[in-house]
Amino acid sequence: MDIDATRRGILDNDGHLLIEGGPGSGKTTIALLKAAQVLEALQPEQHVLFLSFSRAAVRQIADRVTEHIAYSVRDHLEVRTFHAFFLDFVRAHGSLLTGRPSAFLPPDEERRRKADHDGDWSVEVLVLAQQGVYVFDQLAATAATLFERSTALRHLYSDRYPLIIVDEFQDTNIDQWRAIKALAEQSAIICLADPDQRIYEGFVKGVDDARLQQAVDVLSPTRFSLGVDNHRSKGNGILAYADAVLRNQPAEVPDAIDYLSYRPGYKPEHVAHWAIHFLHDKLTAQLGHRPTIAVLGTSGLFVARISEAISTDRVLAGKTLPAIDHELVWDPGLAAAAGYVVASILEWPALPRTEAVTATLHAIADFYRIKTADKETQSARQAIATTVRAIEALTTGRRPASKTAKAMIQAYDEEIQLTGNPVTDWQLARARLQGSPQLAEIFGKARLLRLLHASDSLAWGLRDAWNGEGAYPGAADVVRSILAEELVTGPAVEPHPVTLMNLHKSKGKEFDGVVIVDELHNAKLLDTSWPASRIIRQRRVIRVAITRARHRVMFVRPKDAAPLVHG
DNA sequence: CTGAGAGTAATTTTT
DNA sequence: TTACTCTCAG
Repeated sequence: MDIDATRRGILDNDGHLLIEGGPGSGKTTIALLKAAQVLEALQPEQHVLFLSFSRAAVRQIADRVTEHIAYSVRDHLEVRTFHAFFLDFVRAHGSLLTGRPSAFLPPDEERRRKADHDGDWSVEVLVLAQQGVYVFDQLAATAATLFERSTALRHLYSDRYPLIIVDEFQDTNIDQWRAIKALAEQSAIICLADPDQRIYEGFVKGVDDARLQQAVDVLSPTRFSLGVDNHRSKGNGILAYADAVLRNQPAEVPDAIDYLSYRPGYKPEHVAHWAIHFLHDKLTAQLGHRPTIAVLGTSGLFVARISEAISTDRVLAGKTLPAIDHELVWDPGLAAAAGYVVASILEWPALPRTEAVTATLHAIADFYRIKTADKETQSARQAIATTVRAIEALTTGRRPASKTAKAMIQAYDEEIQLTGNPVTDWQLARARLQGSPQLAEIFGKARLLRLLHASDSLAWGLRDAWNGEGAYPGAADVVRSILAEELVTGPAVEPHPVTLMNLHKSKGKEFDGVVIVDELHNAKLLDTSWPASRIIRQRRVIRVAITRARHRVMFVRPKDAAPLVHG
């Protein structure tokens, strides 16, 4: 990279810095160069801290460290998520606030407790924190409070981290900002930001469109703008088009962007199946190697539907589309809960009827607890209550009234012949989930597990649990601990050539090609009847999605979808 | 209390 | 298209 006047300024300036720049403008690169420079002058016990939001982002930054940071000082650059940093910090120092050791309540456990809690959960969270038990959302707040109250901690950490780089600064929440502000007394802070990539403001608590201005007011940073430089999709017009979409300005559609509109009667997920093949072939020809492709839709539900559709061969308009091997980035909460239900069925042959069915019903109730904790609905509440009543009936020797419970009893009585092959046994057990709308729903969610990278480790775990006599005793616990482990360590390191996710999750990632799929009912890309504020926010999201692509973008939209650019 | 049927609304996050 | 709420019969 050329070191121009702006970048020279960044390297020559030692105070707080605010570096603004659009997608692919090289914010990370110049930040790493700055880190390299600072690292050379550090004391042996000092480190540079680079904070970002997601593990995926941390991985991408870490991948580029080798390019820019000398081997001898690499150990002194800590690239971490906010959450990991705050978790370690609260574990180490939380007792200063409560007088007792800190404990972390993992998200799945939090969801279950929240569903069973009468009253305001946000109040309960604070009560727990006073006892030294922290839920996920409390980590940053607690860390910020510790930094604000303890001069000693501030000095200790600023001594250790004389330079702190904050990625995606525009999306920091109030607590992350409080912590940064406290450390800024003695550490130099570098904020990397693109105001046009604010996509969480307004619906994520504590994220505020005033954040950049606050940083300017409080830190008085030297400001740099990397402007219109673009190293990701050089010369193909993708960024210019994305900016036109952002501002709703007229624009030529560049060659790098294909537009496919489908007529009523076609399902978007089927057209998407075709589009992925099309883009794959085009990119392969253009690049001369196997490309990476992201398939993006507005909602997780919609993307899951696409995932199902492309998992099987399909004949569309007389042509055969082969199934596409892919990865689905999916919030594992509900899918995992559905997996525990399946696992409980794997235990059946070793258990008497009441015990077996009761355990499965408990797993079903937990599924709806997790569901309602994510999004409070009457029907999920109803399902919990009905299931709990069925469990009571069973344990007191009465006949349960719920269709779900009756179906499970019948399935148990039909007996299940397990073979010892975890993969087929899993499918056998899963196939028992039918006979009521609830079971059908759980079956659908359990199907997603196959695509979560868990299948391999799940199979290994289940193989150990097999008792050689037709059952997997303890399967539920095995599955639970394996999926919990996956949740903490994250998805497989190796990125899949075809990855499906919602638009928001694509932020901070980069692919050769991007397919953006729109549909009419469930998850519209843009709707002119929305309030202006939502349209503006959505345009930012679409811009983020488009600019993930290095080489090609393909839109798949209904024929009468709202145009993305004016005129 | 449970579940079928009709009518209506529809998104998005970090570990 | 799908998921949710509401209403009402059994």
